[in-house]
Amino acid sequence: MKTRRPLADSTAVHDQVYEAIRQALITGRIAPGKGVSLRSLAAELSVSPMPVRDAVRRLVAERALAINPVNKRLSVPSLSADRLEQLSMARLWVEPELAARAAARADTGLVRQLQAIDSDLDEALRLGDVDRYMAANHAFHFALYERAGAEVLLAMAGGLWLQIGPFMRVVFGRVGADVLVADRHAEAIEAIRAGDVDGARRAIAADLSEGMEKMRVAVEAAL
Amino acid sequence: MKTRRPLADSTAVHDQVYEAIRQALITGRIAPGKGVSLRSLAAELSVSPMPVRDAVRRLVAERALAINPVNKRLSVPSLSADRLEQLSMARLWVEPELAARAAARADTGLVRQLQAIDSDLDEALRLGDVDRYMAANHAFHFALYERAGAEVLLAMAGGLWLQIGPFMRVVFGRVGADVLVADRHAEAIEAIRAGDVDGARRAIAADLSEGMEKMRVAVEAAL
DNA sequence: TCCCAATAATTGTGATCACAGTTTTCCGAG
DNA sequence: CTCGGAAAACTGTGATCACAATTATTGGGA
Repeated sequence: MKTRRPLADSTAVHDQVYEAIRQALITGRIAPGKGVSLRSLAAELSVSPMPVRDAVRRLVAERALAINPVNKRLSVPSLSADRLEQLSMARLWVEPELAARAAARADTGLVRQLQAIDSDLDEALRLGDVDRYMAANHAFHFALYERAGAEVLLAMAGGLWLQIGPFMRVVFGRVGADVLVADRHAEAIEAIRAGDVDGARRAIAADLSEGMEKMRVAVEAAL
Repeated sequence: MKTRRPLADSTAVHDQVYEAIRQALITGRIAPGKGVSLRSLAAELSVSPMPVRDAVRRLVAERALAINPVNKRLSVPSLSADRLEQLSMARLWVEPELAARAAARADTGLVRQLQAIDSDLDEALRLGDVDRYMAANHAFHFALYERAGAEVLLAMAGGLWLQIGPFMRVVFGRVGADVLVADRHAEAIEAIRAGDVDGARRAIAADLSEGMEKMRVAVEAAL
């Protein structure tokens, strides 16, 4: 296919490829431990290997993909209890911090936005729609975090979510989405509405802590 | 130049390019805010644009290089007090944690290694050799952190150092290396030798805290 | 001296090919 | 049926070219 992209203001192909692989990783469409290749990904996405190469470099740098140091082949990082523990600790530091900063800068618009996302999340949960639940959960957290105005920390959080993505799918695959009903989102929203910075921090910390604990149990059972 | 790389066990060209640019960034040979280009970097390093492209993708993902979202041009991220504050907070969480974990797994070999690096560091300081000091300082911290056996956290720390690199050069450029004489390395070594995990955490936290405060002052003065 | 248009140089992006190393496939000997 | 080795397919890497877009330069009219 020799079609050329005519304009530059449109998002570059390698960015679309990045997003496609990222989603496939998070939603578990590419299983952890599985090997992938530039050309196979390119064929699957109907693009040339070139933009895939760019996207993959980025994902490797973000540790969402691993590269075998000896034969240089690509694979999805395997899940390990050790990795999960480190990712949990890191999330448990960064994300409550982002939540606290966001709470300090929140307004009624943010509160309404979070409420809307959370009700969408509840509906997805009620319907048992795992994909929609995961999307809504991601949307909730990052709508909040973005308000913190902390670019560096936000990027760290994004990288951690990307690495944790495959773990989440394992949990859902094992126990189903219904186990995750109990979240602390309402608690967080209430704290944000009240301008309670430290309450928002605690609510998000509790939300994460409980979620990660479920993952820990699921992973331990899976290994 | 059409010379082909004959072997695959040797490090790939794009890795060498990555390391070269990384070093140039950390040591401040490429000034913050300055624009760079694939072809100029390639010419400077006497390689084709291709491996540079790979290395740059990686550096952008690690936020050691920035990419203008409108004209897609590359530049070195500018220093800002806000960015420094976030990087400081992140380092102040990750690195003491790594130090603590390393202290729990330390042996006499590590202690000797750290002592050797630290005496090299002191000599560099005495000679006023900034490059050597920075290399030794990096070596000290990461010789310690690697012992933690925490790959995820170690990678986070590495990324943070890369982002903080340009800031360090500003400090040295302004005040000279002699200001940084007072570090907490001896304190940290002693804690590690004694198996005092929390002491190691505190020593590294103090070391970082003092260093970052100096950077903060320097950056504030520079802006 | 100043300013604006036209040209030239430079930029990131994508496609395609070449190459060497590794992995898989496959077929025939035992 | 099993095993081993040769051939084929596939892998990441690097070079080179094309293209559209942006930036720099230059020249001439006011």
